[in-house]
Amino acid sequence: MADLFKDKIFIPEREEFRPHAVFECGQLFRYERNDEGYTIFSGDKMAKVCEAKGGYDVLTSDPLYFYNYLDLDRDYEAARCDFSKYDFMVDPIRNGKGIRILKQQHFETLISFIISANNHIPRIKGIINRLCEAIGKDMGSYHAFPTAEAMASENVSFYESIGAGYRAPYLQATARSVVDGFNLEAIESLQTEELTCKLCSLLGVGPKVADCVALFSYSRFDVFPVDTWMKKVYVDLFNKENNPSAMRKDFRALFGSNCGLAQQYLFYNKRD
DNA sequence: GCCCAGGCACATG
DNA sequence: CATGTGCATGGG
Repeated sequence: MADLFKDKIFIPEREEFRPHAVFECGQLFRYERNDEGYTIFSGDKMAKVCEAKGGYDVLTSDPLYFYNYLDLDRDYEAARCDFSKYDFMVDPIRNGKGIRILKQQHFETLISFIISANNHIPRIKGIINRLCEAIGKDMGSYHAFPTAEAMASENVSFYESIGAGYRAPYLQATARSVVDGFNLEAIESLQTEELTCKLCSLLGVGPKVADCVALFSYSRFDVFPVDTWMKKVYVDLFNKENNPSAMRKDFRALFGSNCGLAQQYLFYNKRD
């Protein structure tokens, strides 16, 4: 188990935790890689993750927040269930060892994955960075992710100006919905199916984006986000094409209630 | 230049 | 319910 201190967390080597696998597996878009390790941002908070003797240090003014954020309480070996009974999972699990599913803030995750639709990861990062720089609170050395209020008060042309393209109206409308009472905290109590269904009522949120938000922000491991990469995996596996909902169903049947974690190993492995 | 990206909204059978 | 189409942008 990781150790909590006043200004840092120490994660011993025996824990399944590998910065590259956690931060560069497509769940997080606000991070920087540098000589010391990674600097990561969540909401208005920041942490530095660097190698230390016998493990990793997470340097931050809010260790409790990042202990939860990094999902350090979960036993990932147990969470993997019996995935390795499938030959095609052996390599993805080995390559992806050290992956953890982050508990990101709801609004930030929602907006980030609306931006992610039909987009490249480097571009997604760029749009989100410009968004934060423009209207996120100045925290000194960085900018916070903007609040729903700040986003709702911008017009569509602002979102076009930061490169959001045709997603510009979705961002404006969804921020507006949140300000007008779509309660991202209250839906925490919903069952996964109802949760994703509710999220899909927001403009710019379809099944895939809803699954990503459910997985990366609400810790719902029983979803399986189907993107272009999972389509490739599906074709390799079943030797046929299919529609996204059928693929989601088939993958769910393969992996069971923690299928979202299996998806992350496959995604990380496919994209590496 | 071309292809494509962690898809979605919307229109039509 | 299912399938088809347009979509802004820029990294590789």
